[in-house]
Amino acid sequence: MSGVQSVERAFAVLRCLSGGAAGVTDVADRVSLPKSTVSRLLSTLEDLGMVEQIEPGGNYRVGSGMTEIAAAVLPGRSLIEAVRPHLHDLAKATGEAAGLSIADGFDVLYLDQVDSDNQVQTRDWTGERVPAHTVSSGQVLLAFDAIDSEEYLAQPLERLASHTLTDATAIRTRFAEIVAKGYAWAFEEFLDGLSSVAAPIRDSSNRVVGAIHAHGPAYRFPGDLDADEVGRMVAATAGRVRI
Amino acid sequence: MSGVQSVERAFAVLRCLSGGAAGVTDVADRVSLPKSTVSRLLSTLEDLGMVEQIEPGGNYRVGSGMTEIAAAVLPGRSLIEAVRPHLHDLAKATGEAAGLSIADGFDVLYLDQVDSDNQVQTRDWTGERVPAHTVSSGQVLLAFDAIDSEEYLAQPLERLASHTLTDATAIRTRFAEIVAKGYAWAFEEFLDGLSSVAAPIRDSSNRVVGAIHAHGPAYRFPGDLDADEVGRMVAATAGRVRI
DNA sequence: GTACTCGATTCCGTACTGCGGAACGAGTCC
DNA sequence: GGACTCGTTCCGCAGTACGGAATCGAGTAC
Repeated sequence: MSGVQSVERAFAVLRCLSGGAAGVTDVADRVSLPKSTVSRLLSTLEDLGMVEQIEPGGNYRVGSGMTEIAAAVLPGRSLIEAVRPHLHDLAKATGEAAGLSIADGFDVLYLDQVDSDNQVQTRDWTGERVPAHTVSSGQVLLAFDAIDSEEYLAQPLERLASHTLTDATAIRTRFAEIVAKGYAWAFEEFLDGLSSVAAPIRDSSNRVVGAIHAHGPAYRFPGDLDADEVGRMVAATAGRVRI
Repeated sequence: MSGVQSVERAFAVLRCLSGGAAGVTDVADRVSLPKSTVSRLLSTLEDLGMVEQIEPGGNYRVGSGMTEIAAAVLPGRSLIEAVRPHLHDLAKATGEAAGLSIADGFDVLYLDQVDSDNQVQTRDWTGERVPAHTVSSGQVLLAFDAIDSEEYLAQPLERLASHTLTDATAIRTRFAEIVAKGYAWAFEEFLDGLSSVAAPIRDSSNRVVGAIHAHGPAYRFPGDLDADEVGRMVAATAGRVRI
């Protein structure tokens, strides 16, 4: 590597701890460094608040200093705050649950969900990660480059439901359509019996930072509604989001 | 400093960027280091995904690598995930909105909210911070030591609504009662016309990590319901949470 | 169109920072 | 009581990180 070795090592240690608390010897084994090196790095990270020792002479874990810095980019809190009223609007307009998600590697991570007034509900996916190609939000994030689509399509794609698209060429064609229309529909591609429609959310630099979607049981969503009209509604709601 | 200089400098740069995107010269000025040093550190941080350059040759900002590591300690996601079904139960049982919050310094931070089926709704406080003494969740967090109550009561207390308690002695008496009963009611103490009841959520070490509450307009909540019975219901729901 | 300014990047000689093996202390186990 | 493990500390040394200087590119002013 051509970077600053100590900084690279410090982050190797931090990444190790992000998987769970561990001791010096344990971390040293996992990052293939001598214990004294790891101990010195941990001591520095502890002084900076980036790690904390759970008890003297024992295990270390990631500290609040990391969250303080990460808060600058955390899409979670402020994004959820900004978007939630729009999810309420969307749930009311469609009569189905509405949700917010962001890219998380090659997955879509569900950050928030507002339920509809409907008595028959789908489950709440907040906190879940799903492969991007299987849901409308993921397709939106791929089509609008919030997830690198070529890199994504280079891997084998998993079929999760009866209508999951797994052919890269067909998916690319679909992406062009999604970009043109400004929204994506997924009909029983993630789960049999579930449909969803999503549109991208942009920040003040016009960068796509997430997607909102509405989802419901396939038998009633979109049901009698015109799919394109619903899609435009979701895109319009997404367009009203200000971050 | 006795730590690893390069690591200390790298985090000085990161802290600088957590206040907003900046260029090499700007960061160098703020952290009092030569531009070549800052440039090299930024290059390493960029390789690690901890910062990203907004455009080539331009400003840097904190990258998603930080959030990946910080996710290990964020109380938000997994807690929200674990608690949300219980909020649904609580909203259904009380007919009012239910929410989840944690301590954030001397404030209560609302992490999640599930609305009721009621046509007349209160607003959604997700993402908001409020002074602990003014809401039932905060009183619970103070009474059960998730917030240091003596430290808290040493400061002047703000009156936000007509019934906000601001006398430290009266508040201490109330804490004893909250501990004994296992829940707290707040009647128009945060906002006139709003009542809420909260109970503590504990982790597997029996430590209080947050609170759940139900809240509604004072004219109908608790309304005809017995306040103590509702309180016990909230405490029971909180007791069913497993983290 | 040219000159100037400014910011980011690259280069390179050097010194001092970070390294890692060894030793030590504390705790645990048999 | 001895063996083992883990975290911490020490210290001689080598090579990594440093920072000043130079370079390059973009933007602006005249």
